[in-house]
This record gives sequence, C-alpha cells and structure tokens, in this order.
Amino acid sequence: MTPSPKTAPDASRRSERSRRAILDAALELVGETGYQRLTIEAIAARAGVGKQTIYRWWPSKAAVLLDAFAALGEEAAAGETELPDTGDLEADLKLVLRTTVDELNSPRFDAAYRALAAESIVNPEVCAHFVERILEPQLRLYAQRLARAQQAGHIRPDIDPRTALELLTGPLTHRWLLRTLPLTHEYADAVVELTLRGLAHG
Amino acid sequence: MTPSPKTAPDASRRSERSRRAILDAALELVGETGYQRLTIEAIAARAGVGKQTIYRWWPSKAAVLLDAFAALGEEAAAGETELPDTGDLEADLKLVLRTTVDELNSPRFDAAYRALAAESIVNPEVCAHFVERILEPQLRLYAQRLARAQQAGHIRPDIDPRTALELLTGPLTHRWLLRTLPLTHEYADAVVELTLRGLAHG
DNA sequence: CTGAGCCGAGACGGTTCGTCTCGAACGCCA
DNA sequence: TGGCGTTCGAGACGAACCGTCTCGGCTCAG
Repeated sequence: MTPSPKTAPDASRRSERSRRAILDAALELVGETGYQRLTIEAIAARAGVGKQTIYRWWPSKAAVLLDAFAALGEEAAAGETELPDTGDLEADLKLVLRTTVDELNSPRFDAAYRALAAESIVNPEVCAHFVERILEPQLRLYAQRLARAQQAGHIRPDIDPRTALELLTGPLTHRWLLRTLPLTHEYADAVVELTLRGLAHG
Repeated sequence: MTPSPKTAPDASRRSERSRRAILDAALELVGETGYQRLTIEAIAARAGVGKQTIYRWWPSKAAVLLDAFAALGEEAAAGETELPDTGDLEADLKLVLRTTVDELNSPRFDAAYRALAAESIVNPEVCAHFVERILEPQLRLYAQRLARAQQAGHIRPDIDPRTALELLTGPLTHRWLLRTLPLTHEYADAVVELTLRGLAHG
C-alpha cells in the first residue's frame, strides 16, 4: 500500500533547478512584501514555475518558507557542529548570544524567521516542523555546552539544562519578537551575566 | 482641516450594540476556527452586522481582535492595579507567574492572544498597538513590584528592572508560543527561583 | 521507441477582499 | 414635533488569490 492517499510524486525525477528557484523566490518575496502578502502565485511567477510544481511538493507557503530557511541556515552554519568551549562559560555564552543577536538583526534572516515564528504560533503543525527542523538543532548545541559546564562544576548539578537554556534564549526572542526595546550586544551580555549568577555554583 | 484624509465617522452616533456584537463575534470565531480562517465577512455575519460597519471603525481584523481582547482583559483585571506585596518577593512572583501560566493555558485567552502575538511579529503597526495596549500595562505592574523589591534591598541596585522583568516573562512566553514543553506551575516556580538567585542581593 | 511522470503555463470555480449603493432606523437641532 | 444628516443591515460588485485541473513539451527508464 502507498503511504499517501493520493499517489506520491516520484522524488527521483524532481527538478532541482525548479526547487532552488522556488526557495530563492520565496525568500526574496517575503523580504520584499512581507509574509502576509506572500502568495503561492507570486512565488511561482518569480521562480518561473507552474503553480502545480509548488503544490506538488509543498502543502503550504509556510512549508516552502521552512525549507527555504532551513537551506539558508545550513549554508550559514555549515560545519559548526559545536559551540565554543574555552572553559570560560560566561565568555562563551556571550559570544554565542551576540552572534544570535546579529542574526536576528540581519535583514536576510529577519523576515523569514519572523514569518515562520508567526505561523508557528497559530499553526501547531508548522510549529512542530519548525521546532524540529530549525530550533532544536540550535538549542541542542546550547544544551550540550551547558551539560559540559555542569560536569565541570560551573553550573549547579540540580538544574535542568533545558530550563537553563530557555532562561538564556527566552528573553532574547521575547525582545526581538515584540520589539519592546532594541536588541543589542549589551543586552545579550546582561542576560548572560544575570542568568549565570543564578545558575553558577556557589 | 479634518485630521483624517477621508472624513472621519462621527463616533458619538456609533451603535454600542453593534460594537459589542462585533467584538464578541470576533472572539468566538477566533476560538472556533483559528486566526487564519477568521474573516471579516464571518465576523459581520455572526454579529448580524453589515461589513461596512466593521470597515468603518477598524482597519483590519487584527485591530478588531485587539479591541476585543483588550475588553476581555479589562473585565478580568478590573481593579487589579497592583501586584501582591507580602514582603516575600519569591513567593509573590511565583503566585503571579502561576496566574499568568493559567491564563496562557486557558482556552478563553489562548486563541486570541496567540493571534495577536502572531500578527504582531510580522506587522510592526499592530505590534506597537499590542504592546502599548495589552502588554505594557501588565509589565508595568511587574516593573513596579521589582522596583519596590529593589528599594527594600531584595534585588541588587545596579539591575535594570526592565531587564529583570524580561528574564522572568521571556522564558514563559517562549515555551508557550513555541510549545516546546508543557507550561506548568512547576516551570513558573523554577524560572522564579533560578532567576532570583541571580538577581537577589548577596 | 514508447510511455509514464514531471515540467511551465494558465483556465477554472470558489472564497474573501475592500468599496460602493440601497432603503430603513436613529438622534440631534430647530 | 418634524426634518435632516449619518449610521445601520444587507448585499452587489470587481479584483486578488486560492487549490485543482488540463494541456503540450520534455526527459528518462525500460
């Protein structure tokens, strides 16, 4: 029996050229017109592609954007499989959070990331994919680094690394998403210092 | 000269009955069908109102929902102009954050709050109104309570209350929005404990 | 060489948009 | 009290986009 209700398309005959053109067009358009006005029709026109080619491979515009953003992230983070570990946890975390701040402030990431976050908030299915595909791989790096710090005695042993992690990233995303105040390196540093003083041993 | 380009409608002749019906219908529908499928047409039909009556008074469905949610919040928080202050900062914060957790988990608030957050992320104008109208009043209460704790010497004097505040609420909203893990009282307690240990004097 | 399947292109009916036009109901002001 | 301007409910209207479909053209497997 076939897994899909409608016979699934043959992925081996898929046009890589069209796939890339669609992902690129989606990223361009979401930056130009915003997520609300982003339409499948416009993506198809910009990519020089039939609409059916999009509907054949993706269930929604959010799914297209998710793939596009994932490809973007994989290019940027090619090879970076670990967070820095100089032994100085505070300095390492500041470095990484500053990088995150720069990414969130970069126009190239901003529009697509916002679109996916917004869609995830009101759409549990997209949310699950977004978390699994984009968020989890990033957070896992943090969690590993925190676990190592815990083994080294720099963080109290009774603390759940996931909770510690959210204490660091939560305030950043909160300020970024709701634009309450500008997102700066100084803020990233302050979050690390204040949070660590609660997590640090002794 | 009139302030608006198109002559503004006369607010004194506005139908209060229609206004309430529209706000109620918007809240109902966003709970039933979700924000994506919420349409002005459906709101008008449910409220027994002409579409023009909505377009005359609101610029978008997000604006309608914002008013509806604000009215909902004002009912719920009628009179609550201050956070509890028993002198025990940790206990007070746990109590309040637990209440916030309950609200976020309550179906009555969830759908509308998510819709407004999602819209705010991709729409700076709605975001500004959302922050000013909904978020700021809540956060101001926290900020006041933290400032008093600071005066009482329970929080280090060099800490910006806004930053301290985001350390508390950021992790909660993060987990709520992205559904990474369930949002519980235990989590609220953990956030307060871990955060305070960084903020507490000595 | 032949056929199945993806491709670009775009027609199609359905839905919602935001505007506009009715006659009816309402409330301010004479 | 009567008149008049404005909002009201209702719905028609063209435009935009939806998701499905049909059509030739092209590519690859057998």
